[in-house]
Amino acid sequence: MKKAKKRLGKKRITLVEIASAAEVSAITVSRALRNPQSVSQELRQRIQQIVDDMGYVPDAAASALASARTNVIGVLIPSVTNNVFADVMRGIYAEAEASAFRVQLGNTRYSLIEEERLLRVFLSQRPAGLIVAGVDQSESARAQLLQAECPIVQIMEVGHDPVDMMVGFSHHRAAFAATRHLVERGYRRIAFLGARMDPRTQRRLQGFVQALEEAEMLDEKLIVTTPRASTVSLGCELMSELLARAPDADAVFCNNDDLAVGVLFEAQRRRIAVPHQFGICGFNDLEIMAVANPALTSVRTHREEMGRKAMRMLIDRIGGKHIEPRLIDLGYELVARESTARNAGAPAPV
Amino acid sequence: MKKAKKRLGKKRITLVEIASAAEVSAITVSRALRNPQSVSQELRQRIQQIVDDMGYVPDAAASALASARTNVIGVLIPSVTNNVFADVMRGIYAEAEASAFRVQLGNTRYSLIEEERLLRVFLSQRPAGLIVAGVDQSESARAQLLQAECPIVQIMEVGHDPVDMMVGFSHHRAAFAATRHLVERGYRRIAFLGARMDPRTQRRLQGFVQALEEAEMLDEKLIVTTPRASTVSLGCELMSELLARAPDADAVFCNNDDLAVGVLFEAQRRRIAVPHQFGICGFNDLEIMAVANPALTSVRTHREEMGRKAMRMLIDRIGGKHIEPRLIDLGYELVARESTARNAGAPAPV
DNA sequence: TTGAAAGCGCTAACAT
DNA sequence: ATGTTAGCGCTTTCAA
Repeated sequence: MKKAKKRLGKKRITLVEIASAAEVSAITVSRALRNPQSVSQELRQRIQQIVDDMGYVPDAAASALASARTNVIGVLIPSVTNNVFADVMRGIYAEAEASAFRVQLGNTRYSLIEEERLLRVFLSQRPAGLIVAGVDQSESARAQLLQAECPIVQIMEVGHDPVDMMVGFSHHRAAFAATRHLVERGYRRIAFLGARMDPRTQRRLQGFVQALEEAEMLDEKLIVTTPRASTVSLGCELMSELLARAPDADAVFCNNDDLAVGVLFEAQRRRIAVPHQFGICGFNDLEIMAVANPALTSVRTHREEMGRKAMRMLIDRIGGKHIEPRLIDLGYELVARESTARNAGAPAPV
Repeated sequence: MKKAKKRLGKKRITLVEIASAAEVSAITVSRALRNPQSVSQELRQRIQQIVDDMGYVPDAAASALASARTNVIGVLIPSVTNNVFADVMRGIYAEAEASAFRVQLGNTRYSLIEEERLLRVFLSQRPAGLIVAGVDQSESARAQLLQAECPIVQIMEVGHDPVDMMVGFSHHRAAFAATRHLVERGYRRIAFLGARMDPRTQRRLQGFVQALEEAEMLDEKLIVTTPRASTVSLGCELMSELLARAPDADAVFCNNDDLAVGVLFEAQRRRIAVPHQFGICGFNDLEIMAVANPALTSVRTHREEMGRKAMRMLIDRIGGKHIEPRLIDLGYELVARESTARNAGAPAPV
């Protein structure tokens, strides 16, 4: 009969057991695994063999505790279902996979409270780095970020005072450009459709408003927003609401592409001719925009690149590099397609 | 002048410092934070106050090491950009957020090697539980899962020998039902469009094949597949390829909804009347299907529910409950819409 | 309800 | 190239 253990819990193989099987000290096994060159060829192979045979799995907690560091990069984004963030995540993962870092994803669900909570959880893990979406953290969250002892990249936007580093673009300017495009194509009763109304959407609305004010075309009646999450079907609904409120609307800038696709479908159902009677411009340029009928105009944003770059900056910085500049503006690109080709190029008739 | 520390590294506040500030022992502070009822009211408040004032953040690694457990649920899925998994993740997060568990996401990118690697990383963290997509792990990955000392849920499919627990549905049967539907609606030259061709897609193809064999309508020429990831624009391409190969095709069962939307767009461009000349059925029933013109038929799958249920089973099991049954079939639902309404109900003419 | 002592499994620092 | 020693910060166990 076995003696009762002082501490219970299923035993798993430890470094010490590997070490005694290999007849070396624990630290040598540790080195052989973490930094194979630091150990002689013969030993390295012998140890690896024993590790495989015994099915040794290192204990990440013990390692983190002893070394006071981890290979975890925390990522805080407001949505896991939104295509925009899915693309950013793809960039982040792409860059992470080539490195020794692991990504830990936190979903704030557009809640500042949840963001604070997750930040606390993440920081308790001594992450190697942090990527957070946006610049609108709560005061307390911002304080936590400023105190954090790891590098941090804010993504999605550009703004004045980065907590540390930043990669994004100006939503205001991008929306301004899209709205100007509609004006230049001869549309006169240009509407805005916005869902969710998170800070980035708000800034796009401001860009829209500024462009139409300058063109002396702004009509508040043409701004339709909802706090609901954007979907294609919501685009249909908002389009219906817009037409009920303002039947003379002749174009729309949608806060994102899902809405734009919904608007197109609704226009088709109502036999409204796009782009001749009605122009549509989306935001983000998801791949569906290029193949819809008619193809939909949008503002292309560099989402995957944003994720990649953020991760790259983090890894470089963790590696000790000096990062300059700390604020990167990835810009945007207006992609004009059939859905706004009413009056291409020519100035609008009065 | 301070004496040099034996171990360097930025100091952060520890439990002991809180304890001495509160003039109690470390274990009391630990208890006050983890299990407030176990400490007197007065002490609890005093300790909480000090914790807040000093900005104490517990060290997750130390806690994990000492207690040999974590609150991490590892989730392994093959894609972070695929809408299907995004919905599953939403379910997982929804259930996790109501609990004390955190989700750690791993992206296998449809690679068995990557899955093995991630499994190793995850297991080194002593996760409280694991959710893995599919039943087609490599032999070595399956061995790792069987040895793991935490509960595990396989999702997305149902199959004979669960590693532990399982929540999913039969892709074979779902595809069979969709194909039968097209047969019943009077289509005779029914094609299959498949992208990615992962194991679940393969099983859908088998369901398709079986249905058409039984109807004596199978023609291999009508099966168009590609290893590329599915997108709307790929749907357009595959549709073009299908029509080049088999101009007499009169319906298509698409491996997923993105392809189906692409097929619709391509049909519109070619002035092919849907559903009269050509029927379209997708898979998953993303929300866009219901609002497209015409509305697209699809097979609804319960993705968010799958995520929720998997997480729920895990949490219950970690909490010591006995879970029965260990295999849950969530089924599917054929949602017939305009895109297959050629000959509703009536048996096919010969 | 509170405390003292003893590790958890690993790695940093300092040898050799 | 390899070993010795001493913790990392917390929680378990046992005791009061």
